[in-house]
Amino acid sequence: MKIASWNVNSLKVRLPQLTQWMADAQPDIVALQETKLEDPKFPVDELAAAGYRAVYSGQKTYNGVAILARDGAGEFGDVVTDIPGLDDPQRRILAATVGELRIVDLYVVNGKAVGDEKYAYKLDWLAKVREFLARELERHPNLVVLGDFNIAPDDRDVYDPAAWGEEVLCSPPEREALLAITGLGLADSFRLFEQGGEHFSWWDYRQGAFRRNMGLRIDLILLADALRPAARAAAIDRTPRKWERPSDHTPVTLDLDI
DNA sequence: ATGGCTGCTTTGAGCAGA
Repeated sequence: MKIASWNVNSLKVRLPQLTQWMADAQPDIVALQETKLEDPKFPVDELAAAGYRAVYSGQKTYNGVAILARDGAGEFGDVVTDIPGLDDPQRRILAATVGELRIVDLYVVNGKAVGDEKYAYKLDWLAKVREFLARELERHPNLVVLGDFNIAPDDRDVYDPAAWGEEVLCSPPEREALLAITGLGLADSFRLFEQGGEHFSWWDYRQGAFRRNMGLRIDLILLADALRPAARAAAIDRTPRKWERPSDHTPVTLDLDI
């Protein structure tokens, strides 16, 4: 079973790249972020033609999340788009059961800058999500939490830690909020396999950042303790970032022996 | 310090992203 997460930065623009990548990489489950599509405009038919079913929670212009499951990966169940204590019009959360797995897709708030009101919203959002995930884990031990976390877990995940310092995406309160989530028993699966730096999932569109590998690792797949023995490989697939008109993020994947 | 790309928007210059 191969699980993937990709911030596509507009599914309307990136649909051909998504279907191409799925044909090449053959993932069983794909979590998408920044679809930027209202639900009636979600490309259900095109994805069905590619062999995937979908659940989605979108809005116009901003945000938007979706979970795709290959035909045969299991039925969708218990879909959640809103969590207790978070009355939020922004479509950033989508949870669904797929076969034996519980999947939670997150598009974490960017936060703009430390001290900005959006930064306060980010920290509050993360605290509410942590409470939600704690309850999810009680009911669903086979939990996978994945998405665009908009937090670089530590300095290995930053191309120039000195330059980034304690700016947004790297600030101690954000990293502590992420640790509070992983501390529930949700491992950053990439680090089960790779300890080094220079592995990034996002690169700025400007200044040739991708070519120079000036990026951040902010797209994560967190794996519950119960699934850890099944983890076989984690990877960041840089191929789509090399294509014409790419998303600024590239897909991250996890192979599970289930 | 600024803007640098890209996608989006009651089509346009401005916002948001990270």
